[in-house]
Amino acid sequence: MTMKIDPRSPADLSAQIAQAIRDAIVSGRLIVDERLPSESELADQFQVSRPTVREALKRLAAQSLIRTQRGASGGAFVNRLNFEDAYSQQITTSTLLLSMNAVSFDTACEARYALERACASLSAQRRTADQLATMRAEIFRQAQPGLTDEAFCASDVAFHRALVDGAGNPVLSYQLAGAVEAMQPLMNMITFGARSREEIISLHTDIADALEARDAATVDAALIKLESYTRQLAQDVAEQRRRPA
Amino acid sequence: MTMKIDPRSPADLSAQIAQAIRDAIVSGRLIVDERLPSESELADQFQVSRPTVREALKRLAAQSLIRTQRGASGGAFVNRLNFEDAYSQQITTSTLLLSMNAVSFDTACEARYALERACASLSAQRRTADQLATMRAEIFRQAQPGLTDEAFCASDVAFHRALVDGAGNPVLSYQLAGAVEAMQPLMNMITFGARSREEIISLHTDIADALEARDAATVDAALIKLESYTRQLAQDVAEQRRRPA
DNA sequence: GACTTTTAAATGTCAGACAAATGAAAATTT
DNA sequence: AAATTTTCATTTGTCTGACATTTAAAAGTC
Repeated sequence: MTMKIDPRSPADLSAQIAQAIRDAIVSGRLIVDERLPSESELADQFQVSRPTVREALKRLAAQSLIRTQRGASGGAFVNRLNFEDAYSQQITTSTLLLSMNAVSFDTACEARYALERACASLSAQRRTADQLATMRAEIFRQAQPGLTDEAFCASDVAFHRALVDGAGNPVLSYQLAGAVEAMQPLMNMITFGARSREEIISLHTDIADALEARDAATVDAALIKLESYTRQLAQDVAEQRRRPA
Repeated sequence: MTMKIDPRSPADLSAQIAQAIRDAIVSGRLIVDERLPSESELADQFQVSRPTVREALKRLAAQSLIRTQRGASGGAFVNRLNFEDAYSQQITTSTLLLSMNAVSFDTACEARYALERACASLSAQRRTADQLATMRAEIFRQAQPGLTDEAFCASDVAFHRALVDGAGNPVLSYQLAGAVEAMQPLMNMITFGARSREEIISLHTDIADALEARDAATVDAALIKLESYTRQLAQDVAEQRRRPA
């Protein structure tokens, strides 16, 4: 592993070193579980001090590209990026992206349901009995009186998560996790009254029934209804805020 | 901003500090463009040394959560996460996720086209003349003889990117960027002969024509054909490798 | 041979220093 | 007085050297 950095570049040395190692990982020159040279060795190779190397390694650790282990046979190892780590990173990124860029509820909602509908027909073909049971259980929870809005939303996420997982495609699940979970803060702005909860639960039941019957078209129709109902609810909230009682 | 960390925790101090600040940003206690205390002040607050604080800040910088500036009125500032930064992060993550976890071509391909089809009907409604022109231009490029496989793939990505952007929903574009671009290394394994290029270009033309006519159903049908054709090509490559000529 | 102790190697953390950039204040010149 | 230059304090970037902690392997002991 012989990589060069430019000490005259305006960029931080640690950023350059991190990029050099990142490139090596992405391109496959460094493979999973391979051990990087020790911090001292890297410092020698890049002609920088150990703290600078450490800052570079922390950058990579923040992206789950490497993991470190202390001790005699320790060091920094190329990390196998698993779906779980990728999920949580994507959720953080998506959440911030939505909250910091004033993405409208409609835009986020449209994206979410467009993606979810993409999974629905696959889910109708492949959903397991377990996944269907999860959805039924979440519907049951949603019907409990005294549920807080947050808990209702969380259950909603779990329901839709099971729907997406039903497609049996981990790449789809990964992509969708970000979209669905990142919307939760936006969804939490909505107050779900008893009447609207009833309506949502009814549509969820339609979806579960259609999935049980492996009827993709009906799932799709229910999702469309759910989307427009959700957007309607958000609009009502926005209007109430504009002219309060 | 008073945050606490646990010096007895097994986790690195810099990781704990990074998480504390990350939480403050995600929860909104630190807002965009707000300046963090200086490294020395943070070191005092968290009762750690400056190098440790710096490692924490580099972790956050790697996620584009903060930016730093040198000089008298410099410091670390909460960064407004923009779509571009989020794109590139997601592409890195998705690419590694696919390459490191032996995701099959079929799985990735299915995910990609499912998501893309989700955009297609919106794109048929909303695509601009510019986006249509981009697609036509990429089709023209794809028809050039002497184009390398890599260049053909890159043009393919640009074509599909324009299709996705046609939906006019930045959240969708962001989500799809990862899925489409991450597949490029996998797609590059395929050798595109003259005959298969012709077929793909023909389907691309069908898609562009249908988008021009704002005919969502025909776009969807062409995408389905394109997916099955792409998977067929990959299967042929795999078979040729199994029993070479 | 099984167990304990020692040791070496690696990361984690700290302290203090200097370099470089940068904006603001002060001094100087016009 | 206005404009320019100089000085200066602040902050991040980098370096050196040291010590603490963890860990696995080697050495020693029963």
